[in-house]
Amino acid sequence: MESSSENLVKTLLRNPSSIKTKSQAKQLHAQIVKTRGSRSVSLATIIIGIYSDLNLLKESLEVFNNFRYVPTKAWKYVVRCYSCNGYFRDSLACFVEMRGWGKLPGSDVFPSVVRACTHLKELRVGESVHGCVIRFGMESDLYTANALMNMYAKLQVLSHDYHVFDEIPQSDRVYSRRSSLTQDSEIGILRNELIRSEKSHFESLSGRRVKNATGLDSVSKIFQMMPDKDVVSWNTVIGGNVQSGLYEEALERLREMSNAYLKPDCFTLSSVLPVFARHVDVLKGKEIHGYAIRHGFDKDEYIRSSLIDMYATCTRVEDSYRVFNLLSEKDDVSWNSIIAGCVQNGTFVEGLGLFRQMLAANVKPVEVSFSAILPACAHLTTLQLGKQLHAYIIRVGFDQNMYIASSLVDMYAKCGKIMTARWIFDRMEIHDPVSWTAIIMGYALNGHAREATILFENMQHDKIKPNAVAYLAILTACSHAGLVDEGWNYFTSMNRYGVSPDLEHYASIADLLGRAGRLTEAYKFINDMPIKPTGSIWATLLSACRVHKNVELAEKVAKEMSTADPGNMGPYLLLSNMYSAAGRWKDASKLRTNMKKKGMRKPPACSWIEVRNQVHAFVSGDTSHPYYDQIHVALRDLYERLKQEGYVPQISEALHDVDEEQKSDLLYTHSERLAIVFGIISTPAGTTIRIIKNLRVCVDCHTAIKFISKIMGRDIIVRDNSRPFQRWELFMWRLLVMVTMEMYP
DNA sequence: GTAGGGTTAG
Repeated sequence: MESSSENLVKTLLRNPSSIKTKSQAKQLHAQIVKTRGSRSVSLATIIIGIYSDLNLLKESLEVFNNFRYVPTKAWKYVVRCYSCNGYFRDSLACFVEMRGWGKLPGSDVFPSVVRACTHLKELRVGESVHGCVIRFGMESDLYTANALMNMYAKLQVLSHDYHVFDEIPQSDRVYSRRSSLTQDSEIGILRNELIRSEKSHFESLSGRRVKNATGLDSVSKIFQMMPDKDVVSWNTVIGGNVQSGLYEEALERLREMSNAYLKPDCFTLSSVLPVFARHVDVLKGKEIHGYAIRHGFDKDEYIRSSLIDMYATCTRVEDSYRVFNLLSEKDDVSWNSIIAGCVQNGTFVEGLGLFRQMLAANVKPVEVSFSAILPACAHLTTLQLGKQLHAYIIRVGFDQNMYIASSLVDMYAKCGKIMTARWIFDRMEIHDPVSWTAIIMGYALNGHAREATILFENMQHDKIKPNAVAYLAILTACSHAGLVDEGWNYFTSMNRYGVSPDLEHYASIADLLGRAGRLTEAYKFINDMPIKPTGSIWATLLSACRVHKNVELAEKVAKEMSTADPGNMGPYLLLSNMYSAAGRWKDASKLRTNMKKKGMRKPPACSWIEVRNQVHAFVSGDTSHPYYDQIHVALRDLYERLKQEGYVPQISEALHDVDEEQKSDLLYTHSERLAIVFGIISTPAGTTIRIIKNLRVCVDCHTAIKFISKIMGRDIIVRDNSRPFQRWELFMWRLLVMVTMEMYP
């Protein structure tokens, strides 16, 4: 017995890789200690190698700590094991200590050390390690070079993105949010030690500091110098290009890769799929999908979520759904992909439904889930749901996430809660162009142009250059407040900042001039634009003509508009309204007959209201709502009280040439009134009523709502397609009340 | 040693 087990031990020691499990490793270790004691350095080194290969950190460290004099191999095993177990700081510390003992590192330890630097986002330490790699002639090692490319691809892109913090020392930058100060100073010491010992070698050997390189220079340089490249090398360089937005380069590398007779794998495909998504090239995307199916990669969860995203970005949400529904196991990423796909394509209610399904499926929402779903609350003005999400976000500590904070600012602003939006904005640690734009646009939409211009200036003091969207926000602010000169100045200053105005900026200026009643100027401006005017830009001017009752110009503009956009009946509707308002009934009816001949029909007016986490839709004259009878009774009562208060229906803008009685009947079946009355009868007294409507609120509804607000003592906010916010307000803004989230028990 | 999902756009 004794000798046979001794033989086995000998066999195993000659061939340590045959040990496959923890218990086998421990048995062997115990047998050796029993028969030969624990003195032998060479045996201990073999054992630590076995433990480290099995990723057993605790066991490796037990052996490691018993060495009086640690052999080089043992150092390497422990550095690697720390890194593999996610203890990146310890891995680096161990590496520094190993170097301090004069031990020579090799291709067996560099990949783990570089990986540690990548995870710790320590570019400068990584550069020093790179210096060390060059010093020991390891730069042509496949695994080491792959790891280095990965590090530069990830960290150099990062340091470009966050140029805002350039003055802040790097240690603060990387760790300020996540780690304690002690860890910072530890890594600082580590970094200094490494940099002191390796920097000069690195600089002299590589000829220049990699830090000064731009974009993917370092990655390409390493890639070109590699004597052997495998699929991972190609994937890393392709992925790096994609992440830096260099899509053409990524595709070129993909072609080169096939020329080198290397077949794309799961990693390659999920890296290049976003390229076709960004290019909105669904045909190429489908080719990749087909390739994935042929090679059996379509079972891969990374590929699937990339496919969901690709189809959604190409506005093919149905195809996203198809891929999503085929998933047997749906993880948070696939849920987030489909939710984001819906929201980005404007199907907000579906997005919310999927979000609820995700929770019901016990998939925990992560940061991305919230930044994906919050825009849906913003667009639907579902403030209650938005607040519940916000409460949850605060509870789990996601509130300092840039994406989430910006979406919250936008959501509160779109729900008319501009003070809350500001409160969140002011409490953000850092502001980026998006968060600035969200708050500026928030003030613009809520009609506070002055505050918007102040913030626009503050943004520039914060060294953030306004981009096209920021300009759109400030132009919107000016046009809503009638600040013609200011708006014009902002518009002309765009080129100074290297932002070339696009159609939306021109539209904003046309709107600005039109609202201010400078109609002829606006007409000339649109005609002189360097971009071909679209139907929608003419529509802006046309509605200005209506407001300023200029029928002659309106006729001209309507003509231009129907040439630019023949299918659109907007110009006909507006013009016919204007004829009616001017009492030119014949012209109005002629126009309407023309429309009918062309087969044009007005889209149904629709209003939405959120009550107890449910969105209720009302179509003009619609009787299908389950509470329609109650709504109708309440509407009649309300109508009586409105009349007592002095409300007189203003029917001059009504579309139909019918008698007065019929007109007022038509008017009080308008969808927004149905929604408002439903809101009144189904919410407690004093609750703010928030409505969204797909068409413009008519003048009579505007007046009626003012009366309703007064009689019922309610704030009423209506967002329609011409002015996002019109409010009939009785109370001051209330402070944000945190609502406990019903959906998260 | 490699890969997927997120914020602003009257």
